[in-house]
Amino acid sequence: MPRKKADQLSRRERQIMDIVYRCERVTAAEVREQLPDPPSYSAVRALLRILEDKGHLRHAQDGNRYVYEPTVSRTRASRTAMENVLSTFFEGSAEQAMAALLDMSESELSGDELDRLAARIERARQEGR
Amino acid sequence: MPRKKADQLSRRERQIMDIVYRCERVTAAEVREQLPDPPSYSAVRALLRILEDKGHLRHAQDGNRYVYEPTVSRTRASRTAMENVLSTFFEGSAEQAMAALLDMSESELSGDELDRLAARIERARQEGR
DNA sequence: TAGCACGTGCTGGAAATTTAGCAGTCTGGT
DNA sequence: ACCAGACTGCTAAATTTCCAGCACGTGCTA
Repeated sequence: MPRKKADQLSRRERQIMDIVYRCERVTAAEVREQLPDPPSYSAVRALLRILEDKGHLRHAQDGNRYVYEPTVSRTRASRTAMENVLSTFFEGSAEQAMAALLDMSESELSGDELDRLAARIERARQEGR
Repeated sequence: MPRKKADQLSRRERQIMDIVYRCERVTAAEVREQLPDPPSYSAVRALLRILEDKGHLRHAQDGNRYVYEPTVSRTRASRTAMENVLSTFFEGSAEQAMAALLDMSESELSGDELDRLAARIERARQEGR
């Protein structure tokens, strides 16, 4: 049982994890810059230490400062996040979610992107036969 | 002042909002049932009252009890949630998100669903010409 | 009417969170 | 050598979140 139930992230902790996933590797200063309504520098560092204790982050020494990274891969975390959205808003249905994505970003998707998506769907059809 | 920046939901508040969106209309008892590690009944009601104060919920009297609903439509909220996931994990790209969705649920998507998605994409192509 | 079940509002305070400040280390410049 | 700046760890305390309990109202039924 590697992890039990320390998955309960507080608000600030979640904000920080989001930033870390967005940037992949960050210093305390960078985190602070991106935090809404940012607290003091040392407050940010305290939070980072807590997140490391809980096992969500690890740090590497870069010169004389720490650079933080998530311990769980971005891919895995994105999957979890996506599943949450699916279960909360789309009855767990990937199809509904994709339809919503198409709707909300129709104007932004280029022809190329649509082509690639169509190809992926076709491939999924083949494989799932 | 309709909205300020009371959008900072605490952990419990967020858990409750997720449940409300999943169910669309709920009583305090139903919320409690679905909360992980559920607190006392009156605690749940207290939280619901706070969420109503903050403007995220409203209630209607149904017989002698309250039934709570979100003030922001599910569609609108899902859009916001999806945008957050996009910006955190997919560089804001809907295409990347859809590709991930396809990957993670390939085995669950039926041929029919894939057909419908392909049709939607085709339609988007036409309209976006 | 009295007792019970189920609902609500409100409140004090425990528990968790978030924060700032202090102390120490290292580096580079004067 | 000494100071300034940037970094770290640690910790006490302010603030927020969270909760249980109490007071009260309503409807039902024995």
